[in-house]
Amino acid sequence: MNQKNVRVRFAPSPTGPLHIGGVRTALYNYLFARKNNGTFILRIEDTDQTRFVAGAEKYILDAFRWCGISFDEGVEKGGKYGPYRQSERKEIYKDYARKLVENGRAYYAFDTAEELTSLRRRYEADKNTFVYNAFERKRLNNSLVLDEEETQRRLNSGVPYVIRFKMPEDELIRMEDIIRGDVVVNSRVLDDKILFKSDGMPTYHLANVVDDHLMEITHVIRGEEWLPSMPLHVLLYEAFGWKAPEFAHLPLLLKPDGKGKLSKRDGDKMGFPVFPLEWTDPKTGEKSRGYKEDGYFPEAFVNMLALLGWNPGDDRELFSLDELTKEFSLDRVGKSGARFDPEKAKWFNHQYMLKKSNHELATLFLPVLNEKGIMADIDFVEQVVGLVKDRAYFVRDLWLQSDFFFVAPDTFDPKAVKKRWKAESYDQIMELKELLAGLTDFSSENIESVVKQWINEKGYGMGMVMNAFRLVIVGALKGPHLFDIVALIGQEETLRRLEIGLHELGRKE
RNA sequence: GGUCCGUUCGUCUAGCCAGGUCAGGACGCCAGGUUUUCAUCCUGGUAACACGGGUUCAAAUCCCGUACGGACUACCA
Repeated sequence: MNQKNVRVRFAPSPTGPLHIGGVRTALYNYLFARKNNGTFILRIEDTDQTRFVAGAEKYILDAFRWCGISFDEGVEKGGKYGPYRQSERKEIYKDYARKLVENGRAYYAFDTAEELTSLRRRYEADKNTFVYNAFERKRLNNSLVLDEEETQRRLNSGVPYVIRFKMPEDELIRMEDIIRGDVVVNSRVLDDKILFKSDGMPTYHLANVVDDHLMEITHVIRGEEWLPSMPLHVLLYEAFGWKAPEFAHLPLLLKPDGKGKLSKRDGDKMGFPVFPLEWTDPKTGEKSRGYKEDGYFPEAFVNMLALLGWNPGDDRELFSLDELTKEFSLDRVGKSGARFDPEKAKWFNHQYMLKKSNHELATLFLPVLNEKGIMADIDFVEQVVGLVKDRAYFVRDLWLQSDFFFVAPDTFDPKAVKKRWKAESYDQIMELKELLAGLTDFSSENIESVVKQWINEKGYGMGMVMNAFRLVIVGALKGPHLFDIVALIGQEETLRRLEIGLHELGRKE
């Protein structure tokens, strides 16, 4: 069926940490590649030397490792289409840019950045916009107006120059986007984009087209912010005489307040992380939260992200990466931007919490306990986790739900005391203590039947006794099945807590 | 300003391409139930086709316009 081996790439710029929008783009590329038995490539687009940020590339690699997204080719991994870092492919681009000059589709321009800036300012003052296009280029400083000799002289003299694409004056560009369908733009409204910068580096436009062609990319799946560049890219393929890949422009991830696309700078101010991993800015030292550090499971993070813009067409919402791989299709990617809901993200994490085995959860919980100075046996922790995991959203919540398993309460919730420690409570708990002291079978089931029988025989109020009992054991009116708690902490500890409780709470008149 | 893209419950969305269902699900929220407590859980409820025209027996669905939102408009990606 597949005429050609699918090859897709994710091509981030190492200018800082990758935010969740970028992760989602990569995820969709990954899923598309896997679904079609294709190849997924990681290419680093570091053609802007001024924006290079130390550690960013490593961050990107680490983030994908955490997510479980793997590459077949690329930086770190290698492959026969390398190198995969554009700065290491520098030499390639100039020749291609020159080819376009030779075939008349591009030209040299000698205007300085300062000249252009002041030109723009002048236009702006007259409420106009300066555009370096077919109408303006005739009166600017480039090889289209200079004669060949002068152009050659300047080139040889070493003055800075750029290479610009010669945008057709008036041509209808018809394009097809997998997600959006037909898109038509007139070249008249486009400008002569710089392809090759005066610093010897290509711009994104040139580099991405050349590399996608050289790396035999079949599908370009990227964010919607690139949609306005699609005509230029399509024209570039045509100018080179190359077959263009198919394009799919993904809807944007929006800020939760509904204003604009999510950006790196939104940081923590929204109250949730925008990055997969924590990031410390190497210049300012400023820290940004990450999903990992906030306690999200990578499976939950990926699942949540996948559903932001894609859906399986039915009611299912929980998908492992493998399941997503089987189900994913670009046909089912929506067109409109998605704002994501931190509440739903929590819910996803809770779902994965429930799926985890007690052993796995206990292993994750143990370090949290150690931090609190608690050394507990893994078997014991597993049992505790089994009792409380359905009330937790994150591993760290486990502590709040289970602290009383590890340490006896040192205070008793005053509101609960007022409500549940009544005049008869002291004597009843005293009696209960004697009862429990006499038990040889301290299993949850046995304690429950013995205690309930005793309550019934004495004609005590079930709620009266049980709430007082819970108050003394837990310190508050919370927690799982009380008989499970006492069975787990054991007879000795239970009696000790009853003793302490009686002493602390005393007889109420 | 210009170009392009978009618009179904508060949020994520199904339904649209191949017009005909009380417009479905999930999160949240509210209520009830289960429970000795809290939470979970279960049941129920709340709530949407941006607006205006047109085509048609029939429009969320097709067409046009308007409004609103967004992206882009660098020798950044």
